[in-house]
Amino acid sequence: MKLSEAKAQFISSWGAFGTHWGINRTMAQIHALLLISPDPITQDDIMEQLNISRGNVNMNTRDLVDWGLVDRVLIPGERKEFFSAEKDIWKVATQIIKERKKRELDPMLKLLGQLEKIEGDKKDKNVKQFMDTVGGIRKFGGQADKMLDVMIKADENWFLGSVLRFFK
Amino acid sequence: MKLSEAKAQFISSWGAFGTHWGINRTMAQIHALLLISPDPITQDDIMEQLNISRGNVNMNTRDLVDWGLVDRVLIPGERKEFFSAEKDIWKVATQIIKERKKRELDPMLKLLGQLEKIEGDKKDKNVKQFMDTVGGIRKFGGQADKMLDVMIKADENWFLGSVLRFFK
DNA sequence: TTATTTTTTCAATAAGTTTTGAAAATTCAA
DNA sequence: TTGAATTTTCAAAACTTATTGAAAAAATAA
Repeated sequence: MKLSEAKAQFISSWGAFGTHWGINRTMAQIHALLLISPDPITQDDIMEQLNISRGNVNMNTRDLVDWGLVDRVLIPGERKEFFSAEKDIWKVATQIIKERKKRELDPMLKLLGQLEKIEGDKKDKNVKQFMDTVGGIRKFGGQADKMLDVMIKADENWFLGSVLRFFK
Repeated sequence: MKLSEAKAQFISSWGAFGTHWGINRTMAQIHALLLISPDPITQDDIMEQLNISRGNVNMNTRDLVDWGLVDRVLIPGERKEFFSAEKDIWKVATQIIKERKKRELDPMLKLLGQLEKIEGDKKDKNVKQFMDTVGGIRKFGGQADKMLDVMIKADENWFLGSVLRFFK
């Protein structure tokens, strides 16, 4: 397989993969392109390589920067702005976990805490099931939350060394 | 807060939450409704409580059954089919992990393995960056894959006891 | 069997999301 | 300053996905 073919496949699959993870196809494709680009590239490079409009590139690179996955890079003597992705996949993963935890898990846990404060007869099986379900999810979510916090703070070697070895 | 209000909030939030996890809103809402229903309920119950069409309920309950999150239950003397959700949140989580691993992670790892077999000069920085990126993702994905396998096989007490304690 | 209830399917439509492209805003060299 | 290069914005259009509802199929009782 040639590099050009492999590149195209990687970009396309990473895009499809992204859609399962709450990231839109184009954003994931731009991310993929940046991950395999040895040097920073411009909006025009991205437009050309992925055949997408300027507006689209602009919006999605902005989102990638917001997610902390991509940096704007200034190259001395160049008028245009360049973009470059974090290449260390461990850092990419922890950054995604951090953002999703903040955007999704934390608000959900907060809501569940409120929902547990319902008034009602605990002998009513509807009330009981509701409280058991919400309580169970909150407890589980709380554990996951703690685990992710430690993971985010950990560095790759410590994590892979100590924890993954635990999983044989 | 009254039960009816809390129920409505729970269903609506679980639906919104689901959309971030590759599950469509309605499917997640039906799942939420089943999670808080102490007894099995019918298609008509779901239609009425969520205000959605029969076809929609039918398709989404089928998907929930395919995901292994919901069971069809036959109640003696009843003509209609009833549905009931697995209530143990640990089982729900491992079931989702299992399915998503099968549907997403495994095919991705397979593809990455193929992409590493590209022909080309490793001194070319484009080739080098491509191989480093793909190799790095594959290695990381492989570790995650192993970890998830162990988690799927583990039972809750073992997992929470041994692993989460590790995370202080 | 036939009639009735229940479930499933799927084409049409609605709703939601992404993309475009041109205009406006910004940046920067001269 | 001015004007060319570059980036940003956003309404309209294109595309994608979800939902409806009525007809067909399947299941069951009589």
